[in-house]
Amino acid sequence: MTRRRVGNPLALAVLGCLLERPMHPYEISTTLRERGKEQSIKLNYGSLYSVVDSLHKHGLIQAQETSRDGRRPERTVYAITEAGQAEFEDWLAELLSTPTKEFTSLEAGLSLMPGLPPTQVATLLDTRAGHLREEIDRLEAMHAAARAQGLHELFLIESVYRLRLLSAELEFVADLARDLHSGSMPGVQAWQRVHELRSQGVSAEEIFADPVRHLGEEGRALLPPDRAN
Amino acid sequence: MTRRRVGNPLALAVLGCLLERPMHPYEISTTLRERGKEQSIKLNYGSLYSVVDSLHKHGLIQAQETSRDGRRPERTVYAITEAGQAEFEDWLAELLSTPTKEFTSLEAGLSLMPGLPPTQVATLLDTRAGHLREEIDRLEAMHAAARAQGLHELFLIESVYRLRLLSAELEFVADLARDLHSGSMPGVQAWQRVHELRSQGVSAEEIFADPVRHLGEEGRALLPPDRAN
DNA sequence: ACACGAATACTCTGCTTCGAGTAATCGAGT
DNA sequence: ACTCGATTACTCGAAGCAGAGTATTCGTGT
Repeated sequence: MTRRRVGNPLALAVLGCLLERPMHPYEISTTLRERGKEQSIKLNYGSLYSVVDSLHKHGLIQAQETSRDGRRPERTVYAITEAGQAEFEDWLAELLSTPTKEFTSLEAGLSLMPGLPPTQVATLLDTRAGHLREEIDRLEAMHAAARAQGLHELFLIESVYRLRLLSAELEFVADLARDLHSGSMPGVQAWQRVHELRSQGVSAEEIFADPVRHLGEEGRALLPPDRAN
Repeated sequence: MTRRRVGNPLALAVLGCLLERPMHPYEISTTLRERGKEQSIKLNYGSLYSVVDSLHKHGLIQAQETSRDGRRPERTVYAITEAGQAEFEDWLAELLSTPTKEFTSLEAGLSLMPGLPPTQVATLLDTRAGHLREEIDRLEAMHAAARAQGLHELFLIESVYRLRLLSAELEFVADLARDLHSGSMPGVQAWQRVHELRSQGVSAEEIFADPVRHLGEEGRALLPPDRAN
């Protein structure tokens, strides 16, 4: 598979617009904005113009006319090419059919969470849960309003998807916060203890050199597998 | 709030490593890899070294010693500074407590999905559902193996989170595929019709100029709100 | 004894991305 | 008539990021 010539999903949105009719870049940006696509696809001017250049360079779109109105900056109108149509269909199909690993910031945070004491993490997650509830309420209100206007589900589909993900995240975060607060989760005691020792000036190296001595039996889990007798 | 001096989450992972003890960049990379952090935080050499430079420039880490072994490239060992520790804690707290909008590729795909005919989209989503099931099975098997080794939940937490998100995605995708296949969803008929007309050479502009004529009553939903009598 | 692949430890270059900046015109009010 | 903010339409430069490339040494087998 030849790697996609232009990588930014914004390029796909550009092709999608030009499928309807030729436009100039600024018009594309306002069209995407009007239709609420900027909720789903990151749009900023810098990227837009460089993405358009790149599509042009690769023959996926072609310049139709450049006109200038008075002394205003000139506008170049682009049309999609056949290659561009093929690319659009192929790319969109791939996007829909093939999951790709995406790195979320919560996943990053979770993987480094031992860097803060468990009680603090629990509180931070409570805060997050609150934010998530607000966002979920906002989206649900929006959907209710849209449906009341007679707009059907299909036009909200990206947003419905987002709502599902947010709900899953909320459930996970609330559960984890609860388990951390209760202190009943295996390993949390040792984790807490590490932070107490460190705040007393014991270095991380020292603790990990002999975790069982510093942390008790729970520390055994911190030993590398080959030393875990 | 002064925007974060270094943005890449990899920088946070670097600070997290140096919190334990001073290391040189390559050692940081292998440490992260060993601990499976590269599953949660994108790691590549180019970024690593530029991120380390940037942390250094901003006084969050400091060079301790540069040694060269024979004729090998010299290694610079870095230690975290107090500013770096503060940044680590603050940043990690923010990551855990504050959801940020993230643009996923499926969301992009969904928002442009009218660009393909509904039956094709349904099939593509079936394919995605298959991939998702495989990935979910892989993760579940991994978790079972890890638990059998006596490793507790906390060490798998990022992965448990991922599993929850994947399950939510699968549920959504499978539901949507079903609804599209059945053709019972409001709007799908019109969507299908648009693609039939277009394959007969009718332009998108023409269809959208008078959707009710081309698509029947279902087309009314495509009119801009001000013209929707 | 030495050959060859894996591991060590970066460096370099070119593309992308971001966000601020620019500069003209339009429209609504005073 | 004029001013002031919004809209139109890009441009620019600095920074970030990806990934291939490079050079050395270690280890393992034959």
